[in-house]
Amino acid sequence: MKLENGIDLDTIVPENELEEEIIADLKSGRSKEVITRCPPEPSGYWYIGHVKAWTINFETAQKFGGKTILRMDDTNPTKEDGEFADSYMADLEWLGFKPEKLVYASESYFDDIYKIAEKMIENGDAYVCELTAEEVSATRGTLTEPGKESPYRNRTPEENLKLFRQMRDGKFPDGSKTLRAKIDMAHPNINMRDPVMYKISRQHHYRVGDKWCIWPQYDFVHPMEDCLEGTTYSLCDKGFQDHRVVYEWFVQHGWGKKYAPKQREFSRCVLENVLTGKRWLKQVVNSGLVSGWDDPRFPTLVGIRRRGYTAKAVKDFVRSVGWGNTIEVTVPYSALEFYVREDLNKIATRAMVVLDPLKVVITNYEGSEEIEIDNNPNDENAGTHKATFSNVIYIEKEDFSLNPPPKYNRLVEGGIVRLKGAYIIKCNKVVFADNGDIDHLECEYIAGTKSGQDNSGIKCKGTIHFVSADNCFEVTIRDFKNLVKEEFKSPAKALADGTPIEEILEPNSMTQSTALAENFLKSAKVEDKFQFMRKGYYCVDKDKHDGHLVFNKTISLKDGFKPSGVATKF
RNA sequence: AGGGGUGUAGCCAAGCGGUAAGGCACACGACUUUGACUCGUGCAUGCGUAGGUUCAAAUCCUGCCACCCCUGCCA
Repeated sequence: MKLENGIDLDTIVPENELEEEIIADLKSGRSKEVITRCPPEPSGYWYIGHVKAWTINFETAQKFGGKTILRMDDTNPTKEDGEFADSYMADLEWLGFKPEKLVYASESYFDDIYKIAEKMIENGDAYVCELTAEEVSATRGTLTEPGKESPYRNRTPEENLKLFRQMRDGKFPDGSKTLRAKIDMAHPNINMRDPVMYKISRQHHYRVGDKWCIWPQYDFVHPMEDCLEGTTYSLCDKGFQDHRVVYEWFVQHGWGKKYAPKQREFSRCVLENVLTGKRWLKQVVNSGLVSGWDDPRFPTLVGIRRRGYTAKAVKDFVRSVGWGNTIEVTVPYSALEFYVREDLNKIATRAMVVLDPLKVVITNYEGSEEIEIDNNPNDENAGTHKATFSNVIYIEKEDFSLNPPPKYNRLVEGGIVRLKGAYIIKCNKVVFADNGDIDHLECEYIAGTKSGQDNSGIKCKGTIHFVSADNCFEVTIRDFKNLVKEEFKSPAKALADGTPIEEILEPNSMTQSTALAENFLKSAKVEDKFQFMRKGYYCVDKDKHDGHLVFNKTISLKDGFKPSGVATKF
């Protein structure tokens, strides 16, 4: 069966129950198309967790040739402000999602929603209640006992309408009255016990200013927004499962048309060892422990982006987690890291950078020569770049050992090692400084072993990276540890149990050092991603440090080196 | 008898009456001019539990158990 937009339904393979339901709805004619919405409340930055919601909403629509509307759910003037809308647009663009349009609920829907409320009053579905917040709470009942009906519940529609209009016109003080839905105070689902539809609150709103002193509440406003903009599937997390009946009640009583959106819920995705919650993150920002909301250690989208994570990696990750059956799913951080490495391996340009240099003098070589390095050995189209080999080079301190552990196949005294892209060298002498540290190594290169033209037949088990003294420059490296200590798998729970936040956070989660990078990296731009061979993935930060380029360590390479036996100090 | 939801490996997760997919993690191997990548192998006689129906049950039925969410004029 073909849809009007050209999508052939019979070729679509459903990946979860929702998609099966959508296909059935489309086939039966209940829905003509798929319209979803992305409804952030503009009150904070987005986290990795949001990506799941947006991916599901955008990609479900995409799959059926439908569209997704970005809707600022700005119905609460006390929490919201304008600074976030721009950041959401940037995040969405980074993620590669294109909303059909951007709407502000406050501007686009409040008038219509007000009219719906009046209509509901006329129909006897809503009433003005004069109970205080405390009284509403006290009469709501408990989990096991029914609530009590409000004494104002049975006013006539005429009275209610008059009062409601007076509420709107600012005739009553804040909190003195509410508009409530007339549902069922004895309903076993507490959300159905006459939920508040409008409250009175004289707050300046960042977009609609002082136009309103009454504000619609979530249970009422959300389904109405969905109806007004034609959403067919309102996909939210399982935290709203208990609100589905309320949603459906309002769709029926407030909207009442046969074209009705459906609310469906997926599970929230939580990562181990990741701190979320605006309140806590804000505290961390204010404490100066991190540089801001876009600190590379932060789980905000702006943070992980600065860290060097890719949108593809994050989306692949949330897709791998799936729709979910439980209210919340907790996934080890390594599950995300897998997708980060997977993507970076494909796209990151290889380069040689020595993080902790040890000087090596090639005693039987003079001058310098060009060598060629693959930009990405796994991608034939990635090309190559030039580096040099010369008589003075630097290797990693850890790539030389006076006292090697078993299976150590890097450089040792009297041993050989291949320099990536260049020659095999042999270590003849270790030169010590006065303090007993190694000052430098004296090595000889073995002629005829140059990369790509080696016919020496020499077998060399190790290959190490290096930079040549005449082809390197200093850069700053920032290395990060997880903000949260390893033992706190669920920082949210620890915090809830009263653990002080200082105890949860890693004290020195960022270290900064200087490294020697091959000159090729001089032209690197902010957000460019590299693999520093044998070390890890790094990306260029927006900061400069002492005039140096700054590289953030995104993630290390996997390290399969496991020396058997006990490794002594090396 | 408040209501709602969920139990499949260390973590996600498919499965919808025909004999337990897949991914992460882990462990070994192979390959390797990145100890990366890639490739191979292993990893639940078992699906919360006890019964029942059936030739056949993770799937159907009954009872029990465990865990999560819900008492904002937040979203």
